[in-house]
Amino acid sequence: MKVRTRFAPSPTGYLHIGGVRTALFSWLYARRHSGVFILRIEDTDRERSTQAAVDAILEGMHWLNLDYDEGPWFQTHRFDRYKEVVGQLLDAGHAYRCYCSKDDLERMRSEAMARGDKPKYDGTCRNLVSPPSAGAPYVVRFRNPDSGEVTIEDQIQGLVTYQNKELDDLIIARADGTPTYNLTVVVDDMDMAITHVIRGDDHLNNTPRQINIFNALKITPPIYAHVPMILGPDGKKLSKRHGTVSVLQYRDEGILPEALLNYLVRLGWSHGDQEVFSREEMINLFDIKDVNKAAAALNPDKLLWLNQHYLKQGDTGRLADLLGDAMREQGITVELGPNPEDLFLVQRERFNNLIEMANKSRCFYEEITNYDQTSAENFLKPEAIEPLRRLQQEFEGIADWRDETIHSALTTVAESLGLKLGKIAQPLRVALTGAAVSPSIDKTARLLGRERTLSRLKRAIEFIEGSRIIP
RNA sequence: GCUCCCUUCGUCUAGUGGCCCAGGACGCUGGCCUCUCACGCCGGAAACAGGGGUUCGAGUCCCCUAGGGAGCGCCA
Repeated sequence: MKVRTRFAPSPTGYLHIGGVRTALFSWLYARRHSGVFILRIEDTDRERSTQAAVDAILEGMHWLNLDYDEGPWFQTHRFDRYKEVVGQLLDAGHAYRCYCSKDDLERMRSEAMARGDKPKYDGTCRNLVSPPSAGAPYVVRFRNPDSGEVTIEDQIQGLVTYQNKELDDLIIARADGTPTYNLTVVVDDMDMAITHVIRGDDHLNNTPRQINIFNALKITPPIYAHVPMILGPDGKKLSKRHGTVSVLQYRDEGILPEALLNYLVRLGWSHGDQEVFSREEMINLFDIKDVNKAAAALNPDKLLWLNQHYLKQGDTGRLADLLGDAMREQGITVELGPNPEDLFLVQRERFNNLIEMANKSRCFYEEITNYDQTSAENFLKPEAIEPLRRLQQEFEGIADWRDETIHSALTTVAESLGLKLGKIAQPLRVALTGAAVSPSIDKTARLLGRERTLSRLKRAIEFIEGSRIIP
Protein backbone atom coordinates (compact mmCIF):
# COMPACT_ATOMS: atom_id res chain seq x y z
CA MET A 1 0.00 0.00 0.00
CA LYS A 2 1.30 3.41 -0.92
CA VAL A 3 2.21 5.62 2.02
CA ARG A 4 0.10 8.76 2.26
CA THR A 5 0.82 11.33 4.95
CA ARG A 6 -0.57 14.75 5.58
CA PHE A 7 0.21 17.95 7.38
CA ALA A 8 -2.95 19.55 8.66
CA PRO A 9 -2.40 22.92 10.30
CA SER A 10 -5.22 25.19 11.31
CA PRO A 11 -4.79 28.75 10.10
CA THR A 12 -5.64 30.35 13.40
CA GLY A 13 -2.11 31.47 14.11
CA TYR A 14 1.17 31.53 12.30
CA LEU A 15 3.09 28.47 11.26
CA HIS A 16 5.44 27.97 14.15
CA ILE A 17 8.49 25.85 14.67
CA GLY A 18 6.62 22.93 16.24
CA GLY A 19 4.24 22.73 13.32
CA VAL A 20 7.12 22.84 10.90
CA ARG A 21 8.82 19.92 12.55
CA THR A 22 5.63 17.89 12.37
CA ALA A 23 5.35 18.83 8.71
CA LEU A 24 8.98 17.86 8.19
CA PHE A 25 8.53 14.45 9.76
CA SER A 26 5.40 13.78 7.71
CA TRP A 27 7.10 14.95 4.57
CA LEU A 28 10.22 12.89 5.26
CA TYR A 29 8.19 9.80 5.94
CA ALA A 30 6.31 10.16 2.67
CA ARG A 31 9.45 10.88 0.70
CA ARG A 32 11.32 8.05 2.36
CA HIS A 33 8.68 5.59 1.26
CA SER A 34 8.05 7.13 -2.15
CA GLY A 35 4.65 8.05 -0.87
CA VAL A 36 2.35 11.02 -1.15
CA PHE A 37 2.46 14.08 1.06
CA ILE A 38 -0.71 16.09 1.41
CA LEU A 39 -1.32 19.58 2.74
CA ARG A 40 -4.68 20.15 4.32
CA ILE A 41 -5.80 23.39 5.89
CA GLU A 42 -8.12 22.78 8.83
CA ASP A 43 -10.08 25.98 8.74
CA THR A 44 -13.41 24.91 10.17
CA ASP A 45 -13.09 27.47 12.93
CA ARG A 46 -14.49 30.34 10.88
CA GLU A 47 -14.10 32.73 13.77
CA ARG A 48 -10.38 32.44 14.13
CA SER A 49 -9.05 31.33 10.77
CA THR A 50 -7.46 34.08 8.72
CA GLN A 51 -6.22 34.39 5.19
CA ALA A 52 -2.98 35.88 6.50
CA ALA A 53 -2.33 32.69 8.44
CA VAL A 54 -3.09 30.56 5.38
CA ASP A 55 -0.63 32.63 3.37
CA ALA A 56 2.01 32.33 6.06
CA ILE A 57 1.63 28.54 6.07
CA LEU A 58 1.98 28.30 2.31
CA GLU A 59 4.90 30.70 2.27
CA GLY A 60 6.63 28.86 5.08
CA MET A 61 6.24 25.50 3.37
CA HIS A 62 7.55 26.99 0.16
CA TRP A 63 10.52 28.64 1.84
CA LEU A 64 11.54 25.34 3.40
CA ASN A 65 10.82 23.52 0.17
CA LEU A 66 8.50 21.06 1.86
CA ASP A 67 6.63 20.29 -1.31
CA TYR A 68 3.25 18.61 -1.23
CA ASP A 69 1.82 16.30 -3.84
CA GLU A 70 -1.83 17.01 -3.12
CA GLY A 71 -3.59 20.06 -1.79
CA PRO A 72 -3.76 22.44 -0.24
CA TRP A 73 -7.24 21.21 0.56
CA PHE A 74 -9.51 23.37 2.62
CA GLN A 75 -12.00 21.84 5.00
CA THR A 76 -14.38 24.71 4.51
CA HIS A 77 -14.84 23.47 0.97
CA ARG A 78 -15.99 20.10 2.17
CA PHE A 79 -18.90 20.93 4.44
CA ASP A 80 -21.37 19.01 2.30
CA ARG A 81 -19.30 15.88 2.69
CA TYR A 82 -19.09 16.24 6.47
CA LYS A 83 -22.83 16.78 6.64
CA GLU A 84 -23.31 13.62 4.67
CA VAL A 85 -21.20 11.59 7.11
CA VAL A 86 -22.95 13.11 10.11
CA GLY A 87 -26.21 12.04 8.54
CA GLN A 88 -24.84 8.58 8.01
CA LEU A 89 -23.78 8.31 11.63
CA LEU A 90 -27.16 9.61 12.76
CA ASP A 91 -29.00 7.08 10.63
CA ALA A 92 -26.90 4.23 11.91
CA GLY A 93 -27.51 5.24 15.49
CA HIS A 94 -23.85 6.08 16.07
CA ALA A 95 -24.76 9.66 16.68
CA TYR A 96 -27.68 11.49 18.26
CA ARG A 97 -29.10 14.95 18.62
CA CYS A 98 -28.36 16.70 21.88
CA TYR A 99 -30.53 19.57 23.04
CA CYS A 100 -28.58 20.51 26.13
CA SER A 101 -27.76 24.20 26.26
CA LYS A 102 -24.30 25.57 26.82
CA ASP A 103 -25.40 26.59 30.28
CA ASP A 104 -26.53 23.06 31.05
CA LEU A 105 -23.17 21.75 29.95
CA GLU A 106 -21.30 24.31 31.96
CA ARG A 107 -23.21 23.31 35.07
CA MET A 108 -22.63 19.65 34.33
CA ARG A 109 -18.92 20.23 34.06
CA SER A 110 -18.52 22.18 37.23
CA GLU A 111 -20.61 19.68 39.17
CA ALA A 112 -18.50 16.81 37.90
CA MET A 113 -15.34 18.65 38.81
CA ALA A 114 -16.69 19.31 42.27
CA ARG A 115 -17.29 15.61 42.68
CA GLY A 116 -13.76 14.92 41.52
CA ASP A 117 -14.92 13.38 38.30
CA LYS A 118 -13.89 14.07 34.76
CA PRO A 119 -15.95 16.95 33.37
CA LYS A 120 -17.54 14.91 30.65
CA TYR A 121 -20.97 14.93 29.11
CA ASP A 122 -23.48 12.98 31.22
CA GLY A 123 -25.50 11.55 28.36
CA THR A 124 -28.76 13.34 29.10
CA CYS A 125 -29.91 13.26 25.48
CA ARG A 126 -28.44 9.90 24.65
CA ASN A 127 -31.68 8.01 24.57
CA LEU A 128 -34.11 10.79 23.84
CA VAL A 129 -36.92 9.59 21.62
CA SER A 130 -38.20 12.99 20.59
CA PRO A 131 -37.00 16.59 20.84
CA PRO A 132 -38.00 18.49 23.98
CA SER A 133 -39.84 20.96 21.78
CA ALA A 134 -40.43 21.28 18.08
CA GLY A 135 -37.58 23.04 16.33
CA ALA A 136 -35.39 23.15 19.42
CA PRO A 137 -31.74 23.82 18.55
CA TYR A 138 -29.43 20.87 18.84
CA VAL A 139 -25.88 19.68 18.30
CA VAL A 140 -24.95 16.22 17.09
CA ARG A 141 -22.97 14.00 19.39
CA PHE A 142 -21.11 10.85 18.57
CA ARG A 143 -22.32 7.89 20.58
CA ASN A 144 -19.08 6.61 22.02
CA PRO A 145 -19.07 2.96 23.11
CA ASP A 146 -19.58 2.91 26.86
CA SER A 147 -17.63 -0.21 27.60
CA GLY A 148 -14.50 -1.86 26.36
CA GLU A 149 -11.25 -0.17 25.52
CA VAL A 150 -9.30 1.33 22.67
CA THR A 151 -5.64 0.62 22.17
CA ILE A 152 -3.52 2.83 19.97
CA GLU A 153 -0.46 1.19 18.49
CA ASP A 154 1.44 4.40 18.30
CA GLN A 155 4.65 4.31 16.30
CA ILE A 156 6.36 6.62 18.74
CA GLN A 157 4.54 6.27 22.03
CA GLY A 158 4.02 2.54 21.89
CA LEU A 159 0.83 0.85 23.05
CA VAL A 160 -1.56 3.28 24.71
CA THR A 161 -4.86 2.03 26.04
CA TYR A 162 -7.95 4.02 26.99
CA GLN A 163 -11.09 2.77 28.66
CA ASN A 164 -14.16 3.73 26.70
CA LYS A 165 -15.92 4.75 29.86
CA GLU A 166 -13.38 7.55 30.24
CA LEU A 167 -14.45 8.97 26.91
CA ASP A 168 -17.60 11.00 26.53
CA ASP A 169 -19.91 11.66 23.62
CA LEU A 170 -18.17 14.39 21.72
CA ILE A 171 -19.93 16.93 19.59
CA ILE A 172 -19.40 16.31 15.90
CA ALA A 173 -21.71 19.01 14.55
CA ARG A 174 -22.39 22.38 16.10
CA ALA A 175 -25.82 23.95 16.52
CA ASP A 176 -25.29 25.84 13.26
CA GLY A 177 -24.67 22.55 11.50
CA THR A 178 -20.94 23.03 10.97
CA PRO A 179 -18.73 20.05 11.75
CA THR A 180 -16.11 20.00 14.49
CA TYR A 181 -12.51 18.95 14.44
CA ASN A 182 -12.78 15.34 15.56
CA LEU A 183 -15.27 14.61 12.81
CA THR A 184 -13.50 16.46 10.03
CA VAL A 185 -10.14 14.82 10.67
CA VAL A 186 -11.68 11.41 10.53
CA VAL A 187 -13.64 12.09 7.37
CA ASP A 188 -10.66 13.68 5.66
CA ASP A 189 -8.17 11.06 6.72
CA MET A 190 -10.63 8.49 5.43
CA ASP A 191 -11.43 10.23 2.15
CA MET A 192 -7.82 11.14 1.49
CA ALA A 193 -6.78 7.57 2.26
CA ILE A 194 -4.17 8.70 4.76
CA THR A 195 -2.10 5.74 5.88
CA HIS A 196 0.05 7.43 8.52
CA VAL A 197 -1.00 10.26 10.76
CA ILE A 198 2.05 12.02 12.15
CA ARG A 199 1.09 14.86 14.46
CA GLY A 200 1.82 16.54 17.77
CA ASP A 201 1.27 14.50 20.90
CA ASP A 202 -1.26 17.03 22.11
CA HIS A 203 -3.56 14.98 19.87
CA LEU A 204 -2.88 11.69 21.57
CA ASN A 205 -5.88 12.07 23.84
CA ASN A 206 -8.15 12.71 20.87
CA THR A 207 -7.04 9.60 19.08
CA PRO A 208 -9.23 7.01 20.83
CA ARG A 209 -12.32 9.07 20.03
CA GLN A 210 -11.27 9.30 16.41
CA ILE A 211 -10.61 5.59 16.29
CA ASN A 212 -14.10 4.97 17.60
CA ILE A 213 -15.55 7.12 14.86
CA PHE A 214 -13.52 5.19 12.28
CA ASN A 215 -14.88 1.99 13.74
CA ALA A 216 -18.43 3.27 13.56
CA LEU A 217 -17.79 4.10 9.92
CA LYS A 218 -16.36 0.61 9.43
CA ILE A 219 -13.08 2.01 8.21
CA THR A 220 -9.66 0.85 9.34
CA PRO A 221 -7.98 3.77 11.11
CA PRO A 222 -4.58 4.98 9.87
CA ILE A 223 -1.36 4.24 11.71
CA TYR A 224 -0.60 6.92 14.27
CA ALA A 225 2.65 8.52 15.35
CA HIS A 226 2.49 11.25 17.95
CA VAL A 227 5.60 13.37 18.06
CA PRO A 228 6.50 15.13 21.29
CA MET A 229 6.22 18.85 21.68
CA ILE A 230 8.93 21.43 21.25
CA LEU A 231 9.72 23.61 24.23
CA GLY A 232 11.24 27.06 24.41
CA PRO A 233 14.93 27.46 25.29
CA ASP A 234 13.88 27.77 28.94
CA GLY A 235 12.20 24.36 28.86
CA LYS A 236 8.79 25.95 29.13
CA LYS A 237 5.99 25.70 26.66
CA LEU A 238 6.67 27.53 23.42
CA SER A 239 5.06 30.93 23.36
CA LYS A 240 5.30 34.37 21.92
CA ARG A 241 7.51 35.23 24.84
CA HIS A 242 10.24 33.27 23.17
CA GLY A 243 10.35 35.78 20.37
CA THR A 244 9.84 33.77 17.28
CA VAL A 245 6.24 33.42 16.29
CA SER A 246 6.31 32.45 12.65
CA VAL A 247 8.95 30.34 10.91
CA LEU A 248 9.28 33.13 8.43
CA GLN A 249 10.84 35.13 11.18
CA TYR A 250 13.80 32.78 11.08
CA ARG A 251 14.18 33.59 7.42
CA ASP A 252 13.96 37.28 8.19
CA GLU A 253 16.64 36.89 10.83
CA GLY A 254 19.11 35.44 8.37
CA ILE A 255 18.61 31.72 8.96
CA LEU A 256 18.99 29.42 5.97
CA PRO A 257 16.16 26.97 5.28
CA GLU A 258 18.54 24.02 5.12
CA ALA A 259 19.94 24.98 8.53
CA LEU A 260 16.50 25.18 10.08
CA LEU A 261 15.46 21.84 8.61
CA ASN A 262 18.67 20.18 9.76
CA TYR A 263 18.25 21.65 13.20
CA LEU A 264 14.63 20.54 13.40
CA VAL A 265 15.22 17.02 12.19
CA ARG A 266 17.65 16.46 15.06
CA LEU A 267 15.07 17.61 17.57
CA GLY A 268 13.61 14.33 18.68
CA TRP A 269 15.18 12.26 15.96
CA SER A 270 18.72 11.01 15.58
CA HIS A 271 20.83 8.70 13.52
CA GLY A 272 23.70 7.68 15.77
CA ASP A 273 26.06 10.57 16.31
CA GLN A 274 25.43 12.28 13.00
CA GLU A 275 24.61 15.96 13.28
CA VAL A 276 24.65 17.23 9.72
CA PHE A 277 22.14 15.91 7.23
CA SER A 278 21.53 16.92 3.66
CA ARG A 279 17.96 16.65 2.39
CA GLU A 280 18.81 13.40 0.67
CA GLU A 281 20.35 11.95 3.81
CA MET A 282 17.35 12.93 5.87
CA ILE A 283 15.06 11.25 3.42
CA ASN A 284 17.13 8.11 3.23
CA LEU A 285 17.73 7.75 6.94
CA PHE A 286 14.55 9.03 8.55
CA ASP A 287 12.40 6.56 10.38
CA ILE A 288 9.56 7.25 12.76
CA LYS A 289 10.77 4.50 15.03
CA ASP A 290 13.86 6.55 15.79
CA VAL A 291 11.85 9.49 17.04
CA ASN A 292 12.12 10.18 20.76
CA LYS A 293 9.23 10.24 23.19
CA ALA A 294 10.28 13.21 25.26
CA ALA A 295 9.69 16.87 24.51
CA ALA A 296 12.72 18.80 23.32
CA ALA A 297 13.83 22.34 24.14
CA LEU A 298 15.03 24.71 21.48
CA ASN A 299 18.73 25.55 21.46
CA PRO A 300 19.24 28.75 19.47
CA ASP A 301 23.03 28.46 19.61
CA LYS A 302 22.99 25.12 17.89
CA LEU A 303 20.73 26.44 15.17
CA LEU A 304 23.22 29.25 14.62
CA TRP A 305 26.08 26.78 14.53
CA LEU A 306 24.32 24.81 11.80
CA ASN A 307 23.51 28.02 10.00
CA GLN A 308 27.18 28.90 9.93
CA HIS A 309 27.99 25.41 8.78
CA TYR A 310 25.74 25.86 5.76
CA LEU A 311 27.08 29.34 5.20
CA LYS A 312 30.56 27.83 4.97
CA GLN A 313 29.57 24.86 2.84
CA GLY A 314 26.75 26.07 0.67
CA ASP A 315 26.65 27.17 -2.93
CA THR A 316 28.48 30.46 -3.20
CA GLY A 317 26.37 31.99 -5.92
CA ARG A 318 23.09 31.36 -4.19
CA LEU A 319 24.32 32.48 -0.77
CA ALA A 320 25.90 35.59 -2.23
CA ASP A 321 22.55 36.46 -3.78
CA LEU A 322 20.89 36.03 -0.42
CA LEU A 323 23.55 38.23 1.16
CA GLY A 324 22.90 40.86 -1.49
CA ASP A 325 19.19 40.73 -0.67
CA ALA A 326 19.95 41.02 3.02
CA MET A 327 22.15 44.05 2.46
CA ARG A 328 19.50 45.79 0.43
CA GLU A 329 17.01 45.02 3.16
CA GLN A 330 19.36 46.70 5.60
CA GLY A 331 19.40 49.78 3.43
CA ILE A 332 22.85 49.23 1.97
CA THR A 333 23.41 50.35 -1.59
CA VAL A 334 25.16 47.32 -2.96
CA GLU A 335 26.33 49.14 -6.10
CA LEU A 336 28.56 51.36 -4.00
CA GLY A 337 30.97 48.59 -3.06
CA PRO A 338 32.30 45.15 -3.92
CA ASN A 339 29.93 42.71 -5.52
CA PRO A 340 28.15 40.45 -3.02
CA GLU A 341 29.97 37.36 -4.12
CA ASP A 342 33.44 38.80 -3.48
CA LEU A 343 32.23 40.04 -0.13
CA PHE A 344 30.61 36.76 0.75
CA LEU A 345 33.75 34.78 0.02
CA VAL A 346 35.57 36.89 2.58
CA GLN A 347 32.82 36.97 5.20
CA ARG A 348 31.31 33.49 5.11
CA GLU A 349 33.36 32.09 7.95
CA ARG A 350 33.04 35.11 10.14
CA PHE A 351 29.33 35.23 10.86
CA ASN A 352 26.63 32.77 11.64
CA ASN A 353 23.77 34.57 9.98
CA LEU A 354 23.25 36.63 6.88
CA ILE A 355 21.70 39.64 8.53
CA GLU A 356 24.63 40.18 10.82
CA MET A 357 27.00 39.57 7.93
CA ALA A 358 25.20 42.24 5.94
CA ASN A 359 25.18 44.71 8.78
CA LYS A 360 28.83 44.23 9.63
CA SER A 361 29.80 44.82 6.03
CA ARG A 362 28.61 48.41 5.87
CA CYS A 363 32.10 49.88 5.80
CA PHE A 364 32.62 48.45 2.33
CA TYR A 365 29.65 50.37 1.00
CA GLU A 366 29.32 53.47 3.12
CA GLU A 367 31.81 56.08 4.21
CA ILE A 368 33.06 55.88 7.76
CA THR A 369 31.42 58.63 9.77
CA ASN A 370 33.42 58.12 12.92
CA TYR A 371 35.98 55.81 14.44
CA ASP A 372 35.08 53.41 17.17
CA GLN A 373 36.35 55.23 20.22
CA THR A 374 38.30 52.45 21.90
CA SER A 375 39.80 51.29 18.63
CA ALA A 376 40.92 54.80 17.77
CA GLU A 377 42.43 55.29 21.22
CA ASN A 378 44.34 52.03 20.96
CA PHE A 379 45.57 52.19 17.41
CA LEU A 380 45.24 55.64 15.85
CA LYS A 381 48.06 56.98 17.96
CA PRO A 382 50.95 59.25 16.94
CA GLU A 383 53.32 56.32 16.55
CA ALA A 384 51.01 54.96 13.88
CA ILE A 385 51.57 57.93 11.61
CA GLU A 386 54.85 56.73 10.23
CA PRO A 387 53.66 53.21 9.36
CA LEU A 388 50.50 54.60 7.81
CA ARG A 389 52.47 57.08 5.70
CA ARG A 390 54.75 54.32 4.49
CA LEU A 391 51.74 52.19 3.62
CA GLN A 392 50.31 55.10 1.72
CA GLN A 393 53.46 55.27 -0.38
CA GLU A 394 53.58 51.54 -0.95
CA PHE A 395 49.92 51.34 -1.90
CA GLU A 396 50.26 54.21 -4.33
CA GLY A 397 52.86 52.18 -6.13
CA ILE A 398 50.70 49.11 -6.53
CA ALA A 399 49.22 48.82 -9.98
CA ASP A 400 47.90 45.30 -9.51
CA TRP A 401 45.60 45.53 -6.50
CA ARG A 402 45.45 41.98 -5.16
CA ASP A 403 45.67 40.24 -1.79
CA GLU A 404 49.24 39.25 -2.47
CA THR A 405 50.50 42.65 -3.55
CA ILE A 406 48.75 44.32 -0.66
CA HIS A 407 50.14 41.80 1.74
CA SER A 408 53.66 42.23 0.53
CA ALA A 409 53.33 46.00 0.89
CA LEU A 410 52.42 45.37 4.49
CA THR A 411 55.39 43.10 5.14
CA THR A 412 57.73 45.49 3.37
CA VAL A 413 56.68 48.33 5.64
CA ALA A 414 56.75 46.15 8.72
CA GLU A 415 60.23 44.90 8.00
CA SER A 416 61.65 48.26 7.11
CA LEU A 417 60.38 49.69 10.37
CA GLY A 418 61.31 46.61 12.35
CA LEU A 419 57.74 46.16 13.50
CA LYS A 420 55.55 43.12 13.81
CA LEU A 421 52.78 42.85 11.30
CA GLY A 422 50.17 43.42 13.95
CA LYS A 423 51.66 46.79 14.76
CA ILE A 424 50.77 48.12 11.38
CA ALA A 425 47.81 45.92 10.52
CA GLN A 426 45.69 47.14 13.41
CA PRO A 427 46.13 50.87 12.78
CA LEU A 428 45.44 50.20 9.13
CA ARG A 429 42.35 48.20 10.01
CA VAL A 430 40.92 51.02 12.08
CA ALA A 431 41.82 53.49 9.36
CA LEU A 432 40.02 51.44 6.73
CA THR A 433 37.00 50.14 8.61
CA GLY A 434 36.62 52.41 11.58
CA ALA A 435 36.99 49.58 14.07
CA ALA A 436 39.43 46.94 15.25
CA VAL A 437 37.61 43.95 13.81
CA SER A 438 37.40 43.06 10.14
CA PRO A 439 38.37 40.33 7.69
CA SER A 440 42.09 39.85 7.21
CA ILE A 441 43.59 43.19 6.36
CA ASP A 442 44.79 42.38 2.87
CA LYS A 443 41.35 41.16 1.86
CA THR A 444 39.74 44.14 3.52
CA ALA A 445 41.90 46.55 1.56
CA ARG A 446 41.35 44.60 -1.62
CA LEU A 447 37.57 44.69 -1.27
CA LEU A 448 37.70 48.38 -0.50
CA GLY A 449 39.68 49.11 -3.63
CA ARG A 450 42.82 51.13 -4.02
CA GLU A 451 41.25 54.58 -4.16
CA ARG A 452 39.06 54.12 -1.15
CA THR A 453 41.94 52.60 0.77
CA LEU A 454 44.17 55.55 0.02
CA SER A 455 41.58 58.15 0.91
CA ARG A 456 40.78 56.46 4.20
CA LEU A 457 44.46 56.22 4.99
CA LYS A 458 44.85 59.90 4.35
CA ARG A 459 41.93 60.72 6.53
CA ALA A 460 43.24 58.58 9.39
CA ILE A 461 46.59 60.31 9.29
CA GLU A 462 44.86 63.66 9.41
CA PHE A 463 42.77 62.44 12.29
CA ILE A 464 45.82 61.48 14.30
CA GLU A 465 47.58 64.74 13.47
CA GLY A 466 44.50 66.63 14.45
CA SER A 467 44.08 64.82 17.71
CA ARG A 468 47.70 65.59 18.56
CA ILE A 469 46.86 69.22 19.00
CA ILE A 470 43.82 68.43 21.09
CA PRO A 471 45.08 67.73 24.61
C1' G B 1 -9.76 16.74 40.19
C1' C B 2 -9.79 12.64 36.51
C1' U B 3 -7.39 10.12 32.18
C1' C B 4 -3.07 9.67 29.21
C1' C B 5 2.11 10.71 28.15
C1' C B 6 7.22 11.93 29.41
C1' U B 7 12.17 11.95 32.63
C1' U B 8 20.71 10.35 30.27
C1' C B 9 25.72 16.39 30.80
C1' G B 10 22.88 23.59 30.88
C1' U B 11 20.62 22.01 25.81
C1' C B 12 19.96 18.26 21.54
C1' U B 13 21.06 13.25 21.84
C1' A B 14 23.85 7.86 21.52
C1' G B 15 22.76 3.79 24.41
C1' U B 16 17.72 -1.77 23.28
C1' G B 17 21.29 -6.42 30.31
C1' G B 18 27.79 -7.11 30.33
C1' C B 19 31.52 -3.31 24.70
C1' C B 20 29.35 2.44 29.62
C1' C B 21 33.63 4.32 36.37
C1' A B 22 28.16 6.39 29.96
C1' G B 23 29.81 8.28 23.67
C1' G B 24 28.84 12.56 20.12
C1' A B 25 27.09 17.67 19.16
C1' C B 26 25.92 22.88 20.69
C1' G B 27 27.34 25.98 24.53
C1' C B 28 31.12 26.85 28.36
C1' U B 29 36.38 26.48 29.29
C1' G B 30 42.27 25.82 28.81
C1' G B 31 45.77 25.88 24.78
C1' C B 32 47.57 26.06 19.58
C1' C B 33 47.22 28.80 14.91
C1' U B 34 47.21 34.17 13.99
C1' C B 35 47.31 41.11 11.41
C1' U B 36 41.89 41.70 14.69
C1' C B 37 37.39 38.86 14.78
C1' A B 38 36.11 34.35 12.98
C1' C B 39 37.42 29.52 11.04
C1' G B 40 40.36 25.28 12.10
C1' C B 41 43.06 21.96 15.46
C1' C B 42 44.24 19.75 20.43
C1' G B 43 42.59 19.27 25.65
C1' G B 44 38.98 19.98 30.01
C1' A B 45 34.65 20.36 33.25
C1' A B 46 29.70 18.57 32.81
C1' A B 47 24.35 13.60 33.03
C1' C B 48 21.71 7.96 33.81
C1' A B 49 15.32 12.39 38.71
C1' G B 50 14.85 9.53 43.68
C1' G B 51 13.67 4.84 46.05
C1' G B 52 12.65 -0.21 45.88
C1' G B 53 12.83 -4.83 43.27
C1' U B 54 14.32 -8.75 39.12
C1' U B 55 19.32 -10.54 37.73
C1' C B 56 25.77 -13.21 38.55
C1' G B 57 25.30 -8.21 36.36
C1' A B 58 20.77 -2.51 35.12
C1' G B 59 21.09 3.82 32.01
C1' U B 60 18.91 -0.51 29.69
C1' C B 61 13.35 -4.94 32.64
C1' C B 62 9.27 -4.28 36.75
C1' C B 63 6.96 -1.28 40.76
C1' C B 64 6.47 3.17 43.63
C1' U B 65 7.51 8.38 44.53
C1' A B 66 8.71 13.10 42.76
C1' G B 67 8.82 16.51 38.82
C1' G B 68 7.13 18.02 33.89
C1' G B 69 3.46 17.93 29.91
C1' A B 70 -1.21 16.99 27.36
C1' G B 71 -6.42 16.23 27.20
C1' C B 72 -11.11 16.60 29.67
C1' G B 73 -14.50 22.93 24.41
C1' C B 74 -20.68 23.93 19.99
C1' C B 75 -10.85 25.23 19.40
C1' A B 76 -7.90 22.58 16.31
